[in-house]
Amino acid sequence: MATKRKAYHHGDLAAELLRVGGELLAAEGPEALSLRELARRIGVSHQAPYRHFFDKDALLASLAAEGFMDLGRVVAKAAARHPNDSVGQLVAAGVAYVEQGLKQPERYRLMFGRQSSSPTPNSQQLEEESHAAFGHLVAIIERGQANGVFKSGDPQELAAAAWCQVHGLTSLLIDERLDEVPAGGKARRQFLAQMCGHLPDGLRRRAT
Amino acid sequence: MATKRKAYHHGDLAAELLRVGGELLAAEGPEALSLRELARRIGVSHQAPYRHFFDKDALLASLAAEGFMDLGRVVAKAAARHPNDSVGQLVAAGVAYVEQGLKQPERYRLMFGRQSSSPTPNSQQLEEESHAAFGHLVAIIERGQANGVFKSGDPQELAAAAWCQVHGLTSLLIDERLDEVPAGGKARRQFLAQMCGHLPDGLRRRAT
DNA sequence: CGAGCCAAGTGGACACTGTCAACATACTGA
DNA sequence: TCAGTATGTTGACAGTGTCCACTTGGCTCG
Repeated sequence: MATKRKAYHHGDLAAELLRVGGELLAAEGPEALSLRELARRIGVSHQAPYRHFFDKDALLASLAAEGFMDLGRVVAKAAARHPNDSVGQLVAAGVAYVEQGLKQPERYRLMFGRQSSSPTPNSQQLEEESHAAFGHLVAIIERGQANGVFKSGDPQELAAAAWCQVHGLTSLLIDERLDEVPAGGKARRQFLAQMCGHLPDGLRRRAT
Repeated sequence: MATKRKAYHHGDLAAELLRVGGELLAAEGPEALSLRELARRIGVSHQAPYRHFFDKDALLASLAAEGFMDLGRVVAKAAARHPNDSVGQLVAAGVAYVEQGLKQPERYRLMFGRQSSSPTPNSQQLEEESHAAFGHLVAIIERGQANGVFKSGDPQELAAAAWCQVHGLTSLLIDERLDEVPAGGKARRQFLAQMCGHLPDGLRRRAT
């Protein structure tokens, strides 16, 4: 996708760079990912990647865009499992979001790390994927407002608030900033559901 | 603080490193901050910093710890302006948190970036400052629970939920991931208050 | 079918980085 | 006064991203 045609000398190096780059990213983190090491692993010269990506930043932007695609897919699928239940959709989407982030922590870090200053085609692709993923969230809010479940207001802003909640949770969990988090699969999911539920439920005590 | 005594050759290089390091951090970001450039600006050799910090990571950890100190101070001061109003405290603390983060975006990025793998005295100091800042938040929640304003539950967990909200908001604003954010001082503060209010107010429509 | 063009890949160089090692200096306390 | 030690310096090394000139190979078109 990053470039065109089929296969010349190597056979779609661009795809290979993204594949092995993803592995290296997961293993070492964005900071430690080196273009030369990447080229070495694939078995090409240290300059070959520059035929397919303008920059190191451009490659990283493409890897980040992949992450946003996955994130959007996972969130949409989770929300689809709760038809006619806007709160359930929002919580399920939140839990799925966090779990996806925790499944690929280094990629998530990359996705929300520094943006490359000069815009390349790859960074533009990143922006598009990011906005698309956010769109799923807005859609959930809008449906909930139409059903009278969520309070009125700019759906973009309410969606932004929800995003802040799950993004904050994801980042803090990845950076191990939150103590006393259950490790196991089921207990953790319950914990995540509770954390994601605080926003729609409200922190304030309601009149009983 | 990082080392001891008064002044030898240079005159408290450790403090100077943190000072100029802070400037360089604000100007260039954590990734671009280079030890050699730092030493060059101060006018010492490229090895001098190693007499005061074990590592580059150790210096960065100290800079991050400073950030957590500032953050804790600002949050506590903001909360103190709203006695006998737990919701007001929480919102004010949140707004102050975000504004402080936006005032020093690069430092905030550093504070929540990758942790250095091997623990140094400086990274331990970072952890302590971070926990202290979080403590202010827990205290607000606990007072609110005692007053019957907040629902019952583990105050640590409720505080964590609030932290997720404001941390997510801060990160997304710093990375310019949220559109349509008012720029001006007063309008922005109002926007922040609204965003920070969604958690205590709840997203769900209440029975009127 | 063959010539030529251009995408794809190579190897060398440069400036820069963090850090190790050996050395020089200046302050301190006995 | 003098040794010890905290502080600072110089040189080196491996590693990085990227510029540059070069080669290679497959496709296109006359």
